[in-house]
Amino acid sequence: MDKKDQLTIGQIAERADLAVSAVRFYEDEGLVRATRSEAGHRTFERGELRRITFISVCQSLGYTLAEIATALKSLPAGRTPTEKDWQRLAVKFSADLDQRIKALVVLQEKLSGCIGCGCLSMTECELYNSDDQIRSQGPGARVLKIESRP
Amino acid sequence: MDKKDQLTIGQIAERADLAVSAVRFYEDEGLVRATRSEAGHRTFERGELRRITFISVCQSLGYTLAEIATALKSLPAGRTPTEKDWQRLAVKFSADLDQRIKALVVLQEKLSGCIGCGCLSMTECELYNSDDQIRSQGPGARVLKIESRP
DNA sequence: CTATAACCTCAAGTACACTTGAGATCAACC
DNA sequence: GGTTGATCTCAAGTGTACTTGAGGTTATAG
Repeated sequence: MDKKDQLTIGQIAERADLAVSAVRFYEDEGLVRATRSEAGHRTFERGELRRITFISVCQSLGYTLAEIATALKSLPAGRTPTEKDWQRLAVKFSADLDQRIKALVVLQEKLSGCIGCGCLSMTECELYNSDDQIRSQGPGARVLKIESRP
Repeated sequence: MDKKDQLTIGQIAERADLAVSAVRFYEDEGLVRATRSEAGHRTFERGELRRITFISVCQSLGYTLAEIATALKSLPAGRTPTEKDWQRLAVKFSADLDQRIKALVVLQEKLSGCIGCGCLSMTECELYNSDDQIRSQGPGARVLKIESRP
């Protein structure tokens, strides 16, 4: 592979720190695109690396591949995405990150509060409470669940 | 079940907003403990709710059951954990949360920076860059990965 | 030109976290 | 006391995200 902007699956995998089989899997699932050489070998445009990086990042944040696929669908199908296209995606992504961070901070503050006040008591602590004050809002420890998913 | 501090699996499941089958699974995996009635029905001490809440919370933060099991092993095996026992766990947990929040904030700042400056360029943007500056630190988009796991 | 590394397909296997189903027993209410 | 709902065990099935293996082709370095 001599063309500077065409990468083999091995090169893509190494750059993205993924297994070759994972890259094949992503292609099967439509998350990345590859053209084929005459011999049938996958050739990736350099720009696909950005998609793959995006996939990895999102995964480490807890998104499923289905969710990531949906997000990636906002990118244009026919052409290589422009900076603007990626920016649009980044804005959404950033907003979601913001939400997640806020949820974690709330959780952290509650937990710190509990440690500070030494409560952690089953009947009083808001964090570990599964008792009736909270149950009256419905079952489960709602306060703790991060429910925002894009 | 008349004893106030003994719960059936159905009651536990409802309180924790989990399926009964999930609670059974957690017992099989040693994450929660139950005694048995004469008839063989599980009976849970009320305090087990706290363990189950802990499990749910940790899961929503992306911990695996194995990791959670390890954390729960720091609780005393023979007796019902005291407030102090839970506090010790909470301190560790809080520290880990702190780490995660920091990692997300760094990511968010980078992303905001990218959006602000309009770069997101393959050769310059630190966030989406999988190019040689970053590759020289090793393969993969290291900057983005949240690598802290307890 | 040949050896080895990289690539190909397709089917099957794996790990995690559960759920579902069958077949049976137990508890609660009228 | 009978029916309905909750519980039991144990085996098998599900979805997600891949990996592994078999059997074969292509690319590259010496």
